[in-house]
Amino acid sequence: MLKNSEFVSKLRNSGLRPTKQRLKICEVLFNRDKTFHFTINDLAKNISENFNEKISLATIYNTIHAFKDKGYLKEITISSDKSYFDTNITKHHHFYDEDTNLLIDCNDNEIGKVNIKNNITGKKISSVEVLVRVASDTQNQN
Amino acid sequence: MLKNSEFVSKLRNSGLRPTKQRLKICEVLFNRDKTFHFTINDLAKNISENFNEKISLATIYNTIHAFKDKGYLKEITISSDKSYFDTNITKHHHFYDEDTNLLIDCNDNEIGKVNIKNNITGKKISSVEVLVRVASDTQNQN
DNA sequence: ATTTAGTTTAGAATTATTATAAATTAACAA
DNA sequence: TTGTTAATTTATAATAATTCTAAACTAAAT
Repeated sequence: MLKNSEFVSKLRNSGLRPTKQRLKICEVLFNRDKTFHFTINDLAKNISENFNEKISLATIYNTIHAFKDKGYLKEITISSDKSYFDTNITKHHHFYDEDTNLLIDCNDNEIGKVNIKNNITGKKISSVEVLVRVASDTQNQN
Repeated sequence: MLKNSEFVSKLRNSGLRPTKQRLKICEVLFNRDKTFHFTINDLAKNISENFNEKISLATIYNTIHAFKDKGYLKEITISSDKSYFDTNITKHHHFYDEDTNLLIDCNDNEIGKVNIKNNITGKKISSVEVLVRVASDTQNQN
């Protein structure tokens, strides 16, 4: 549960003015007990259905991208046509359920630390992400 | 270096007839010493520039997707707007160089085995993929 | 050879995302 | 406050990537 002033600083830190629309987006994203995963489409639908406001897609894209660039959101891309954002910005990995198309956060009880023995010379690691795809036993496996 | 008959069986196994266009695609993809990464665009350009043939995008998409579904190609998705295919279909992980936008295969000397301690109940693991993003030290990190 | 069903193709349709430009609004200085 | 400036919102247009369509073509099987 974050307060309005916290939304304002998230926006300011991302180089954005706190407008009515952006504060509404913050409320939907960050005014929760638990983090969650969403697509741009989910978010747009959520706002237009649950609040009787319509924020234009351009505004949604621009706000989400600024948050992503600033690190207030993480993007998890499953395939060229499925991309999710995660409000959990701590280092963690994911299960992806191919039956339900749902992402599930992992913690250290589920996936041990990834051991990177050698990195590319002259480069710094900016992130390490593991994606474990799962499906029901009866499903076709690749 | 694969022979024509091997391309034919790859195609047949993928439920596709071996046509002139598809065999050309096979040649470009599989008639090599080393595996490689490509985008659909790369592939289309490659074919139209290096051979003076033009295979329609529809055919390229259809063939690549059939190969992917059958497991003759792997897809590695970097972000919603960058997706690569890999002709290396063995289990392996990737570095992604954010400076050059290049994917680099990892082997076990670089990334140790990922330890999955607990899986989702009732589900089977279909793949485990690690993506390590790297960038030059001076680069902006998220 | 003939037939049948799968394939190729250009171009249309669709989808996701980004750009545009006019109307609106936040910020700030007077 | 109020007025000015610059950022923002918005609907819509533009772009890009992918999929669909239907007519012409081709492989496979009589």
